[in-house]
Amino acid sequence: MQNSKALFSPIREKRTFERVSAKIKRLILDGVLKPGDHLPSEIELARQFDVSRQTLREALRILELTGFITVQKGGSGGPLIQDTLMNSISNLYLDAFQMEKITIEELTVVRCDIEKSMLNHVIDKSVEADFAALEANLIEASRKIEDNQPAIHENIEFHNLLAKASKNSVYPVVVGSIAAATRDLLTRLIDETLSEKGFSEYDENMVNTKVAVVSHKAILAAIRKRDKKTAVQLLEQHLHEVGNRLKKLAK
Amino acid sequence: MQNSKALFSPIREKRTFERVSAKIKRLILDGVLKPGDHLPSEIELARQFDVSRQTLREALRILELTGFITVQKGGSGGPLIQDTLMNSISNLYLDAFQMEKITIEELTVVRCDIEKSMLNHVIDKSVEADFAALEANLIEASRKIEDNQPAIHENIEFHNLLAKASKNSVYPVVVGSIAAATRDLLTRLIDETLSEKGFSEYDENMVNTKVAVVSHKAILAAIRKRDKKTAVQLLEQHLHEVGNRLKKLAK
DNA sequence: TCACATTTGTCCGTATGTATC
DNA sequence: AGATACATACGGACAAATGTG
Repeated sequence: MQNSKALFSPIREKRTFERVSAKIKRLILDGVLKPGDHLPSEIELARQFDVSRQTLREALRILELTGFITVQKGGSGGPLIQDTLMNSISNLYLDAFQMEKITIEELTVVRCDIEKSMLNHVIDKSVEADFAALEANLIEASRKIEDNQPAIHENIEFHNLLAKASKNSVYPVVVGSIAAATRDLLTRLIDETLSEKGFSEYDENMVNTKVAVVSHKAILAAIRKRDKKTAVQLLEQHLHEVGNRLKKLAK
Repeated sequence: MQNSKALFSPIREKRTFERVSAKIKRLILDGVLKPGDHLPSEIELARQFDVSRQTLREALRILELTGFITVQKGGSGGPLIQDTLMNSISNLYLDAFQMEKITIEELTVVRCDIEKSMLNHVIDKSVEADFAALEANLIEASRKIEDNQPAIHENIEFHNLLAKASKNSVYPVVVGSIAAATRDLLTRLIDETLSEKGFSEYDENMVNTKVAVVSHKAILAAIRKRDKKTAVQLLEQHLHEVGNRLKKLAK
């Protein structure tokens, strides 16, 4: 199926906007155009490629969604080369998860599996700077709790920081996507049930937030000691707690 | 960051084509529009959303690139809803690879980690029907090899079937996308080296295909025996071979 | 086989809102 | 505050491709 296309291929003449976007993309990949550079305006680009504005705009949409450029309007605005490609992958994962109608249980299981594997790399590869970042995250989370605010964002960020500490650029994408999908699914469920249960849930959320931070602290301590067995065990326990909490919220 | 946007938000009014594409996307995600369905024509859609055709086309470009739809010209053509986003994710991985945001090694490591975890679920949850599907895949692959054709598609499909056998719908998405990325990477690298070095490489590729099928057979046998240790070990070895082959082709 | 209707692909001109200087 | 530069959006038009009768 695919290989027949790969072997003979060019049967289908590509559309103009595809050729334009491919051309610009190649300039970026070859390093001729670098992140931070401004592209000429739409009008100027259309003129140089000798295509209409509409065609050029469709090419820009492709580059924008793929994560190669962003577009700013207004004076001295225009297409700006930027590298948000890894974010684009995460967004697509989010769509793909939503498309498969997956459950929170399934997400939790896979998340637990993957983060456990990742943690092994973290313990092998992490350096002092990673510890510092994780430490700062925990301090910020504690501060928020002192102020009686749920540190939801910080708690998610902790896992993203772990992913970065694995020194493997694929892990942040995969782990981040699953975390985002979990959060997305959860907020949707909460929106549905909030009108019924009201704010009685609020205190419970604060308790859960605190528990999570305590777990995170213990995990970081184990990582610092390069104690794989304990770290993995703590992480597994932590993620199962999170999973159970989510399940309770879901119904 | 995110929560500030969630709390106050609407500062930046989204562009029209973004709202249109989001609307259609939601209809697909909610199951109102299903894979295989035809969307109305551009003109009709533009009329219903009360936007210009240019705006609508930009929305369609987004949906097309994201993998939600394909577009066909001509009579009884139009936007057609698709059922998988795998190829889109795979394409982004390829871009990330070309941008040197990720390496072959990193992708291989993560794939290996994830598929190993997945395999544990497969051994716990797989039933006779899964074995039959895997068996059929191996037979088809062998047949192609008999015909002196590389069974690249079948070899990737083996991993997708494994993912399905885990009975967790998250795994097919994650594993499928990474497997598709390695497949595309592989075919591209083969195409490149083939044009340079000629047909001497062809035989080597056939050998590698055969080796992969042999590995798959061994893995399936271990799964049938519910022998986790052997199965995981074989899978790890197999995926490392694939990774090494990619690395060799890359340089 | 051939003509026809449908639909995408592409172009042009124009108007409007918005950010920058 | 005003002028400029830019993306955004609209409408109309024709060409090219493709399935159908």
